[in-house]
Amino acid sequence: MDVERRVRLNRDRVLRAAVSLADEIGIEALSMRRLAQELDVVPMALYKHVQNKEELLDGMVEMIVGEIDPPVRDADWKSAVRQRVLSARRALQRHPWARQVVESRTTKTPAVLDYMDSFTGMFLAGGFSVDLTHHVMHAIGGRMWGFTQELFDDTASPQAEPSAEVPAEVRAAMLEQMAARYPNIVAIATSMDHDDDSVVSHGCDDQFEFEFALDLLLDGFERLRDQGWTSRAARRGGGSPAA
Amino acid sequence: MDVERRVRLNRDRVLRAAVSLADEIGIEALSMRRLAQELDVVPMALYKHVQNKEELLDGMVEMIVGEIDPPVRDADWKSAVRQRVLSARRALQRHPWARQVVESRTTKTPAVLDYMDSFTGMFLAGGFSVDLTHHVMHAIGGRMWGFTQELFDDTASPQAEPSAEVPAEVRAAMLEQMAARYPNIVAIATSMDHDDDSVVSHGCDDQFEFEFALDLLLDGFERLRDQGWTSRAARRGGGSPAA
DNA sequence: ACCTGAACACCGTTCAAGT
DNA sequence: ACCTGAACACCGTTCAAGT
Repeated sequence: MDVERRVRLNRDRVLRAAVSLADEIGIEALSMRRLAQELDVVPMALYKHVQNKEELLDGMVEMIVGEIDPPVRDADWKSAVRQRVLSARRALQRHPWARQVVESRTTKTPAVLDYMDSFTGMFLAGGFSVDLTHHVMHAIGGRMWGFTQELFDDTASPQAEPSAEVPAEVRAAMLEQMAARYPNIVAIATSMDHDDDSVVSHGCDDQFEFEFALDLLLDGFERLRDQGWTSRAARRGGGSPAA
Repeated sequence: MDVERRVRLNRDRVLRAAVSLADEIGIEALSMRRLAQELDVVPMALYKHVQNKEELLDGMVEMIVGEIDPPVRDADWKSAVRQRVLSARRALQRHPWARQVVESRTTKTPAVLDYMDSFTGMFLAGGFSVDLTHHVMHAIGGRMWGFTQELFDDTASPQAEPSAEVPAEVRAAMLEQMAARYPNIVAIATSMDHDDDSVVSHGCDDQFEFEFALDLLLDGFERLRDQGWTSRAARRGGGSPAA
């Protein structure tokens, strides 16, 4: 009966299984018990390799951070930062739950600190003062992980299920009602593809939106650096950073 | 025995109680059962006024959104947006759990849509094209709710408990070790107050950081508007929005 | 050193019943 | 119309025990 001797559990196997199980069944369905079951092991066996569920989640984040490319060599700061952020974005996008989990983590593990430190270093190497780098890091915030704060969450199940049953005329009536109550939202939501060949609309190009905001920030950072911005002067002057 | 007849429950009372209970005990400790207990009622009594816990959370968000001031009248778009965002920030900051809950909501309730619609309207009224407004709304993202993506979460309990027991020399050694491994993080973290009179450091001025990023974006938006930016041209041109 | 089993103190939510 | 009670199918985690 001992023939099919189970492979020994270890931290790496646990984390790897957790990541792919979360990919499969979603993060809210990932429980210690469900994960144990997946590994053909009793729930408490996991606790030898991970102190508790929090540490499991921390470990899952470390796995993902490990997928982010190191900074490219011999590039100016701007394209180095840009490429790194886009690499982080690619890594995080492979796992639909990653964003939520990264944001929920309060303790920073070494792998995360490594990433942040080297990210910070790209600005310092690019001629940014320590002071400006500090504020720039705050401003870029979650974008260093490759995500924007979503306005409407496209990943989750939409408010109402897609067409399917709803007849076209009902949908039109719904849109009209929406447009009456929320004219501005409807205007920008349907703005896309208006002057384009595609007609179906409702496809926000997430990647475009992400790069739009990222480049806006990077350009702003550059301008401040070139102006010799300091927080001291900004505080004295009050108002806008670029003022 | 019926003398102290309980006040009738209603949706508003449930939501109000949920908000202040979350303020007290934290959002992760807020359960339907705990809330029921607070209202001197059996858990299932809540389900007459709220379909399930998700709807309870949606309702809590609506409560908070109700605290945001309407747009100021007779102001240019920039200061109108700015003041509104800062008002949202004040409202959300009254409830430590608000940020997390707002971000987790996937269905938008009417109150939330109202806020987003009127927020969008401030840009349109300010002479922004529908196209640019669309991207601008994405770029401002969570900042319309008054929060930045935090780098280090100051609200949660810090990694190690504050000094308390740790002797000064140990703390110094720890900092040295940190500085050896994460030189850039330590540099920007200790940059503050260097040329200032306060000495204790470690006080990031959250409000300053928030306004720094906000103004950077608002200035960027203005520049694009004045340039007659269109996403069409940007896509054709590739790269940076301000290019 | 690693895994197990039973138990504890919780969850959200159903269903059928009470007033 | 509103509230109750008991039950179901889950959680994360403890403790003491097994190999």
